[in-house]
Amino acid sequence: MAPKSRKAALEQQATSLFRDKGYAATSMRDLATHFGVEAASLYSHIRNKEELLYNICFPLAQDLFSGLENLPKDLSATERLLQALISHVTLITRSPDQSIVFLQEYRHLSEPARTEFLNMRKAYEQKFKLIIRQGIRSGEFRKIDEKITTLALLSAVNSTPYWFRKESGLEASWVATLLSDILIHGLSNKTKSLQESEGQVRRKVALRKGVGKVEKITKTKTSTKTK
Amino acid sequence: MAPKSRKAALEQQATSLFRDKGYAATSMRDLATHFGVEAASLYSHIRNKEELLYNICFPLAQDLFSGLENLPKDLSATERLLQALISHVTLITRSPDQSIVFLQEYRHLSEPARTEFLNMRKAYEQKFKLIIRQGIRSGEFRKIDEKITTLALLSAVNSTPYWFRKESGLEASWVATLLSDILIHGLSNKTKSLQESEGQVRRKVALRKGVGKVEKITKTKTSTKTK
DNA sequence: CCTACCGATCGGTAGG
DNA sequence: CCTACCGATCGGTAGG
Repeated sequence: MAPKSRKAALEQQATSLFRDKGYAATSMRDLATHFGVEAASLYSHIRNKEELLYNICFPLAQDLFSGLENLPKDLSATERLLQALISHVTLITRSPDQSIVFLQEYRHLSEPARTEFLNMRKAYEQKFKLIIRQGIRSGEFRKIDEKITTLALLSAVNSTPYWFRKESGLEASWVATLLSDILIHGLSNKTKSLQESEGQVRRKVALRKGVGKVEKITKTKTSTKTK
Repeated sequence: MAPKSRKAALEQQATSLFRDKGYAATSMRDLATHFGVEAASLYSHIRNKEELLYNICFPLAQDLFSGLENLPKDLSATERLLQALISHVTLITRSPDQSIVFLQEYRHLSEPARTEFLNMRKAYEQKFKLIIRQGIRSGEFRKIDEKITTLALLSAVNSTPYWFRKESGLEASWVATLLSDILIHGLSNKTKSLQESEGQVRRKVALRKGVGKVEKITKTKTSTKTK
């Protein structure tokens, strides 16, 4: 809503249609009709159809990448993973439709954009993999398969745009924290030993508070945590 | 390989193309060329393009559904979840391309097939959600959000067709067990209390066996922990 | 942003 | 399984 420019409004409309019907099945006439102009008029704002897809995929890719680069350097793997996931989930839930197009339609980019995109994704996954590795080396994480774990983990958090709605009152950071908690501690209710690892006791208590059903979050929430 | 009928071979070729280019971006002429005939000849095997998509999506949907219905009835939630995930991962890794089309292209089905498909998926997710709920009630699982957990969990396992290759020597049941282990026990290396919950000790030992890196499985692994 | 229009390609049919 | 062909629609351009 409240798009800055006409072009931004057009990209927003394209995002919505690409999300619903897919890039290939969305025609410029579809788009024009929803935008309220004739098909030929679209080309006063854009050069071609693919430019729309490009402008949906790459800014988000860039934002996600930057999000990881801006993480504090002196964290434990557990904390790094949490922060990385919060960054990721915050960004993709901020624009769910854009994220879904980003996740599903990038392959319709022509070369060399497509390869460039895949390289960014690979590098991004690599950063997560390194956090996992760091956690295994430090003894924070068990000796799980790094690659499989990384992909399963990213896949799990990438499901958020499909069900996350801002109107539900959920906060992205809360969702990220909840997912991190599941991924790090598992579903199991086994009693953990009293010896909690370094300095994560406060974090953990806070995590537990945010774990219940949706309706309860406005009460205590996770904000009680850091202070 | 070794397709029973010409029609089956055509569906296999269609699966491969739909997987690589998407349903909408794959033309009947593409398909015909790869299949080695003229476009018009395809219609002696099929009624229309959508029939191909239908025959890719629905049999797999049916198989997945049956997989859950055939689970033994007297299991703990932890065991049920493991069995359900093994069934799921085994089926989708058996035909990775078909699974990817199933996951990504079903939306191009026309009505009423599309709605029928979505209803099956909903019911399928519901069955997983019930296992989670059962686990929470029995105290096996922590009080996590059922819906979010279910979707994140299915999303995590649905990433397998994207990287799983039979030639890698991995076994589907091993992958399923590994993913279950991550989801149930988490990444964390926190020492668990000695009081393991009812009768799962043997299973757990078995799980741990499948946890290390691929090459190292037979050596020591995480099993050093519990004792 | 419009009218008018382009060559290419789409899914599919007729008839053998 | 082929040749021949269909009406519809595609992304995009010319020219105003």
